[in-house]
Amino acid sequence: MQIAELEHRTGVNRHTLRYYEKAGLLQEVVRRGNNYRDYPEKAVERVAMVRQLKALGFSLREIREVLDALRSDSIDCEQGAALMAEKKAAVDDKIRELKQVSQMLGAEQQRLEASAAALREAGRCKE
Amino acid sequence: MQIAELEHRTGVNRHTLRYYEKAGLLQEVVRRGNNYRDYPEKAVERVAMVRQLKALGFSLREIREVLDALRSDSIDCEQGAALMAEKKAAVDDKIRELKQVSQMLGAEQQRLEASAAALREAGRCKE
DNA sequence: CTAAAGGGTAGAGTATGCTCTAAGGTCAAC
DNA sequence: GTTGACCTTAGAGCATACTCTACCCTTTAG
Repeated sequence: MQIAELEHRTGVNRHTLRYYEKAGLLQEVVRRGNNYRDYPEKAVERVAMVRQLKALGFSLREIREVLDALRSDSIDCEQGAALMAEKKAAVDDKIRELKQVSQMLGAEQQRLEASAAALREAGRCKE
Repeated sequence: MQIAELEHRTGVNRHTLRYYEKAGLLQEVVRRGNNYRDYPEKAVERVAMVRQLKALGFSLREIREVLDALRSDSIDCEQGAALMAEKKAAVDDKIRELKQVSQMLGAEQQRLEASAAALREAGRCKE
């Protein structure tokens, strides 16, 4: 497919798609005779994955490392497995920390709700 | 305490500390007669929190919103509670997505480990 | 054949979040 | 009173990740 279709199907700006390609995130792009890019179906999924990982706080560099290992045709298996383990550990750490933040936010929410209820007729917050 | 001590105790560059203050992340800083900043003990904890949230993928803008609500002396209680609920929901979404990523990485790790084991004497990966 | 739509590259511009430099004021010790 | 270690501000510089502009080529429809 051409870049306009990939842009439309992923919602990602064509300039950004070319930028991702330069950054090594989309390696399966071929050129046709007219020098136009020709993306395979898989590219839609791959771009979606890049965007998801990005939203979760990974840098493009980290995303490329993971994608490279997932392709796993140039890298050594044990090395790839180790990288996956390392990235998984980082993700699991992040999950643990986020759970703490979630708990903290929940507690704060309840505190504020209690204050709000207690002051429902008194007026403003600030006990 | 002076900026050097806060810098030392948090490990955060003094330029960054001043940058955070300008960005509204440290509002409890007072000035002494000589115009030097005077940070309260609490600042150490607050800076740590900023760094933690940052590492988890929050922008400084988002962090400020949460910290502002936590201070909760200018904001309405119900409004604050709603903001907390909203941020908590976002964090919980992030946790769910990260769990999926963790699972995916774990599966890939196992696949690569299996390949590595199968080929322990055959030589390189790439079945 | 030509106009419009789509593609290509190079490179400039923007936002965020630092990080550092320059120029200068303050303070404690000698 | 001067040295050196501290502090101040303003603003430059840098990395990342886009986002857009300028300019030119290709394809398709009339």
